[in-house]
Amino acid sequence: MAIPSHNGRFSAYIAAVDVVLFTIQGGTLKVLLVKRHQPPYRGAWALPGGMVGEEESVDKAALRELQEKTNVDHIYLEQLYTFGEPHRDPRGRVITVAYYALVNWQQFRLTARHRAAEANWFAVKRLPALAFDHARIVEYALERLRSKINYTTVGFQLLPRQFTLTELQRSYEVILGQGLDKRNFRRKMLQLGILKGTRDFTATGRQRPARLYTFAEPKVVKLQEKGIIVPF
Amino acid sequence: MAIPSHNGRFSAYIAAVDVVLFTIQGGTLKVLLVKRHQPPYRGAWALPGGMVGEEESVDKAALRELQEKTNVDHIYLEQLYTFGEPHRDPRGRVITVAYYALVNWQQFRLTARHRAAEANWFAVKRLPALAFDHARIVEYALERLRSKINYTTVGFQLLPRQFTLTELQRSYEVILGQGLDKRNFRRKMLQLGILKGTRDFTATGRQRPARLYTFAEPKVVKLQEKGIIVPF
DNA sequence: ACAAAAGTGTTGAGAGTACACCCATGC
DNA sequence: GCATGGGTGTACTCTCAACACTTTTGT
Repeated sequence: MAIPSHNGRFSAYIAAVDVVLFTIQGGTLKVLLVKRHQPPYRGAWALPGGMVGEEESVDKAALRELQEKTNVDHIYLEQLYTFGEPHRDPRGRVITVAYYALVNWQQFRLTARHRAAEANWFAVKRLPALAFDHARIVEYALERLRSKINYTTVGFQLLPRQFTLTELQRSYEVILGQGLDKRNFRRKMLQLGILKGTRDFTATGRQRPARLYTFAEPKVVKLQEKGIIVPF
Repeated sequence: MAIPSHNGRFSAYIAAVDVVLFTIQGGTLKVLLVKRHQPPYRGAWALPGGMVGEEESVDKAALRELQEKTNVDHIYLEQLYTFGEPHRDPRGRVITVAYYALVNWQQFRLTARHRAAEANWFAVKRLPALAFDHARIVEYALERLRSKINYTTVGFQLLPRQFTLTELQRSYEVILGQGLDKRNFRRKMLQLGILKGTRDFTATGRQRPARLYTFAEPKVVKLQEKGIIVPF
């Protein structure tokens, strides 16, 4: 970057961000997509995203995009990969930095502005045709999520502040796409020392009430994960 | 990226790549730096890099940068992170995609063009002051390398085609910054099934000759690692 | 009493870790 | 014969995986 390009010709790029926003709803892993109203790919579904502003960092731009679309308190946001094929956008020379993020479905509400823009959740297993190279980006995000859930605590971001161990297990199962042994799962989670049992229980349904847990030690998490957890 | 920016103002960026090129020489982990001849940071050391050309992908640009500076057959190259703080380059609005790469010292020769440009290897423990945010980029690359060496085979890229187990162990020790137990290391490496013992031995020095190994199953590697291994 | 989910322990296999001595070669 | 690095095995601990029954609640 120090030196002008190899052949003296370098070009201006538009820098953009795209966000793969995951949630779990009804036992299914979903991503948020918005409908495009302008060409190219008019009418197609695309990842939420936008241009990076003049005076903002790329990370900030990704956060702003999320803020515009959600009203969630904390969001786990992590840079995923940068896509810069020369013709990935037919308008030319758009380089996009992809992020992925996780939100808890109950806390999540689309902002009014965004409901108008036709945003919708889609099951990752049944995505519509996507604009640009967005299908590839989603695939990449999913891969990263599946790998990171094994050695970090990203999975917790999908749950409300208080949750049962079974709910936690369901998130893991949905993301990994396979069932897990209840006893092994609980033992492992508990001995990680990052869960704090509360005295509360689920409102009695027609079964035995389940103990509610919270996620302890946010400090550890901040350190462990390279992502950006920001209160806005 | 689908939609013009939030406030209708978006700006053109220069897209650049920077490469953190590692090698091991004399038992020390080193990175390649080039001296800057133009402002800003004139006279300072910086990571090799350059602008992304009009008709090339970002990945290609990183490869090209490496090609210009080295004459190595295969290079392990992996995208690291994208840095886009608004004022990271005083000239303004330069977004850089950082990569890291590993080369084997013996195969490596600086190209003539690059010797002229004053490129030099520096021990990662004793870096000079670096231009821009390059110190941070190196730090980040080092962190990634240390973490990836534990579950991938990146370490092999630092060695010649044939190598002894002790040489392999030394690479790991240098990268991790700690000694490893010889017996455990050898057992683990051999039972991974990715090493193939040859019938050759090191030229007899003044000790017992050591068996030479090669790295088998390039297919496995391709799959395991998300990086780009390209013959040029 | 029954349906439905919560909760709980043990065993065996494999991986990681700690640890010390003999071997082949050149001089 | 000695200096130098090459090469080898065992015992302990810990983690992971497999596996089934009892408890609490509402109806």
